[in-house]
Amino acid sequence: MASSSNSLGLKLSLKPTYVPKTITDLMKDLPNIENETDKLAVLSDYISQHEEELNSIAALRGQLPQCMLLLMEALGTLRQEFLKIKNGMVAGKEGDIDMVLKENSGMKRKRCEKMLEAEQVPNLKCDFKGKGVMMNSSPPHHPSNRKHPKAFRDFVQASNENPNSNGGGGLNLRADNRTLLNYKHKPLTQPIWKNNRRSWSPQLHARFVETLHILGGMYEATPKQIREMMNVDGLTNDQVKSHLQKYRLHSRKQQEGCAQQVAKGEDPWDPDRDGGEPMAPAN
DNA sequence: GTCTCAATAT
DNA sequence: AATATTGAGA
Repeated sequence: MASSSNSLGLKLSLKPTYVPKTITDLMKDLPNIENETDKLAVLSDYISQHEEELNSIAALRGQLPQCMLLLMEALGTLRQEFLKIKNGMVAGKEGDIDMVLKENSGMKRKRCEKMLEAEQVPNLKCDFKGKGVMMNSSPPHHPSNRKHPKAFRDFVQASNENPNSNGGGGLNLRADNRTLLNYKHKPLTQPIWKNNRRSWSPQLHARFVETLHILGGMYEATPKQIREMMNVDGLTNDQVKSHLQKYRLHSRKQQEGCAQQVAKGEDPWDPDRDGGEPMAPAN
């Protein structure tokens, strides 16, 4: 993972454990990602990053024509790959692409709808309807209401500690300003806890999945390791644990479903559709 | 009424 | 750390 792009000092390399790969590296690694949906998630993440960069240097296109060109080329490649995978899935089984899209648009698509009027995540819109926008919004964690006093305390604490930290945690740096600007602030019509509930945006999930793979798969990686490696601001062990639990659960369900009809990866969560590391900790 | 999600309890 | 339970929302 010692990526050469890291030495370029790109601002993309925000976290030591989430080093941007070169396109070549990414393409090489892609097959190692266990299911199509996760591939799409990772790809879309990269696409977003490149779009942001492209946007950033757009002002300098006079001075950096080659940069622009390279970026655009990279974007083209990424998008092509994205479409290829996506279409493959559609071909595989039509009904499921919807799930995929839903998944990647953040499961709470409805919740985003208001924001989506202003949705700017540019070319991905056609693919991931609601992606990206939410990342910058939700503060760290959701105090469940079960224990009101604690919930309240947590909320206050969270507010104090992370006034502007985000649900997408750390990833916010990746969100482009346009998105931020156009993001029509969350109407505070929602219950307060909801605003503080960790939302696993597609990007965050992609990062989670990547980290998972780096750590040897979902049965190898521990929540703590994952959390540390993800290095997302405000992300807690419990949140990772919960997400990991869901991830495993979904995978299992998927596997059982698939065991009968040996079909292709259909579940957005399915982590072991193609030879990744199945249930057994192959390592 | 059922399902999913994320938090929390065990 | 793994699993079960809870409570909210769709």
